[in-house]
Amino acid sequence: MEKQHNLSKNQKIIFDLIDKSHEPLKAYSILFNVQKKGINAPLQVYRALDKLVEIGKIHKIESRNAFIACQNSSCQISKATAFSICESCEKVSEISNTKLSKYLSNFTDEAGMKYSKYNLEFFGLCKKCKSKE
Amino acid sequence: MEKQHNLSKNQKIIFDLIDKSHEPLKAYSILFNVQKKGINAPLQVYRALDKLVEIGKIHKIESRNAFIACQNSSCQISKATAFSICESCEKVSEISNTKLSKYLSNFTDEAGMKYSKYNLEFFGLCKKCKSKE
DNA sequence: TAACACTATGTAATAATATAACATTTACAA
DNA sequence: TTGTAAATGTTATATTATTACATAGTGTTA
Repeated sequence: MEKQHNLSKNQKIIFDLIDKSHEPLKAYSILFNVQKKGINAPLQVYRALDKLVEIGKIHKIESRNAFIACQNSSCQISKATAFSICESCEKVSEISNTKLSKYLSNFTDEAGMKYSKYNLEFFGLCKKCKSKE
Repeated sequence: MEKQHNLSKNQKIIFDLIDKSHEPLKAYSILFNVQKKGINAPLQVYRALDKLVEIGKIHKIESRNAFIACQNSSCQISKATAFSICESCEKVSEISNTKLSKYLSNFTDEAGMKYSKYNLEFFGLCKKCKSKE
């Protein structure tokens, strides 16, 4: 059984916003959207984001400085993440592919090191944008 | 034969600095270090960095907002990159592993899409830091 | 060479992203 | 009920990156 994380007030407000969004959200866009709920300062947003990332409820898309809700119930806390990013429309999807995650978790580098944590971002055109070319 | 990119003055200054460094450099740390060479403004640094990334002479470590020289002559322009990052000492190494790059280049997602570009960052402890635990 | 396009440079201002420091409050287990 | 960790609130500031505009160099080709 996964550990239950009871989100605090600010964490819940911010998670709900990200979870409802169909695109990655940036910190200051989140801030703008939650000001009516009493969250006024960047730090309040960043603190909630940090916690939500830590417990695996959201992921940061590093190349975009943006955050999306985890679409994969099994990656709570895992921090082994993979995404596809459309370079045209900026659509981002989380990839949950057992073979890929096994391959990467078992990958051993030249020095014989293994890494349980990783972040992989694929770039290309999504189906929709490809067909428009 | 690869296309020869003759670096411009600023590009060369900034590439040389990054290439000589044994750790990833951040843009403003680069700026500080090249001010004696007449590069005074952030934009001059960022423009050179953009170009150097574009032609594959350096890579951006997205999770660290820092730049390292390409350690792999074959990834000119390729933008299919993999790194290991030590979470303790912050040492970063570029991984050039043919099997890994083939695996990722051939990876097909649920929608049947392939991606020629990707960035993979592995996180863990380097050998040195692991032995100190 | 002149005209052109393209790349690079210089400079100032500002936007966007993220953290430091400090005071206070809440949740909850011992 | 008291101790402690987590969360909150607030102000200020640090860090990372881009916009806008003017100028200069490089290479091509008419």
